[in-house]
Amino acid sequence: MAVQSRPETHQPVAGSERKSDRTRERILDAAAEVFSEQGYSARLSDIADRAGMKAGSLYYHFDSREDLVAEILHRGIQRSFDHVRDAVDAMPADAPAIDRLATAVRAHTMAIVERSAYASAQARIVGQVPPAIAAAHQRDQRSYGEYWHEIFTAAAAEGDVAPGADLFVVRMLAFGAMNWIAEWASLAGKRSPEAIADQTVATLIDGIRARRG
Amino acid sequence: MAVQSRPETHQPVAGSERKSDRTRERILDAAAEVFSEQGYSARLSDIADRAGMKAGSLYYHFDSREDLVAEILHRGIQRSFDHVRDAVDAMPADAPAIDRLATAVRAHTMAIVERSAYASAQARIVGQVPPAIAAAHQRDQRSYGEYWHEIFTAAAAEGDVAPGADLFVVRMLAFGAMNWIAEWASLAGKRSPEAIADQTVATLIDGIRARRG
DNA sequence: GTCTATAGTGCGATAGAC
DNA sequence: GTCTATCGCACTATAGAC
Repeated sequence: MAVQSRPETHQPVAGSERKSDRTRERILDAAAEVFSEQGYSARLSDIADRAGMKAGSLYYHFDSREDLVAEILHRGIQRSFDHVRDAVDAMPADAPAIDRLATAVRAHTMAIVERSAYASAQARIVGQVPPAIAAAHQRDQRSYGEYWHEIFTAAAAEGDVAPGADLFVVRMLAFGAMNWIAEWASLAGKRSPEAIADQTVATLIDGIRARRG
Repeated sequence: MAVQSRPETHQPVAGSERKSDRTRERILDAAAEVFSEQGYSARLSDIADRAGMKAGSLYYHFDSREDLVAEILHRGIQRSFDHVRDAVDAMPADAPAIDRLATAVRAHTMAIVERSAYASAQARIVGQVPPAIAAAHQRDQRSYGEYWHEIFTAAAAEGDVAPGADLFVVRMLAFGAMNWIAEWASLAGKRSPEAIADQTVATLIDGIRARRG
């Protein structure tokens, strides 16, 4: 489970981390919140405010705004990945792949809507970052995409995916539907995260049309 | 059919438009292309280049970058609206609402993928514009959203929507899936616009899961 | 390690010649 | 109507005091 990611930790060193790095964590947490609320155009001064410091002080902990953004993206996809993988791994080993897919959709949606400001921020700004940052983020996106692709192909092999489906396009449609939630979730009124996740699973897996028989 | 929008025309005056406004149209066309390719962060100099002029010259035709963006958003949603409404209106009057919905999904997707740089630009940047522009865009979004909402409620009333569905959430999921295509369509390889639209209709209306019986 | 102050920069916007 | 030239601003990034 999630061997390549250790939430909140950069150093693979076990045990107590440096106290000076606590501040770095505080900044990252603040940045994740601000980016998830304001999108990529958020200013460093907004992030510094949220972290309880001045904008110039951020540069003791990060070399540039781009480095900070890159780390947010990395953590965001890792949070989603970890949450999805944990949920899928908790299923019975012989669960049908289409059920694993439904679980993955629910977990990814929950990560965005409720669990993680990093996941929400990643979903919201991944389409807005400049090419250099996007290129550096491709490794993470590819490994996460491959994880999803394997579930899709397994479900198709088990005969549970609509025949003739273009699995790449379907996956992109699903990510679009889920990631866009980061844009409108704040104005979804009284709807609970669970209700949104339930509806997302129902719509993507079984479609808008009523199933009969 | 599309009474409130006259593509390419601002003045409701009939007949020949001023020659001086041709340039304004050229700038808008250029801006739609540039925004659809680069997102909201595109520079005015990029737009001016595409239109064959210098950045400063744009200000003879527009008061500000925000005004230009607002017009792109307005035209983008109108192009989608017109295209969707024309396609739906071309159906038999007694067509089931769920079929009208499928037609609307196909038309909106085609507008983004192939028909209109304005529609593509609107889909791509609508989530990135600053609050002031977003607020001005809400009228357009609301009327387009209401059009869709009516189709959804009609389909539900006819018993063709999955029971218990939250139609607002479903609509937002559909828009997320469709609008996100503007981000990845350029790297979809050899897939035709029609193939992408077909898959979008199939996935949203009937879901990822194979239908049996 | 955080502050204040400021340098550097890129871009939107304006002025005036042509 | 479009150009060149430049202003002004906002924000990133740096320097040095504390």
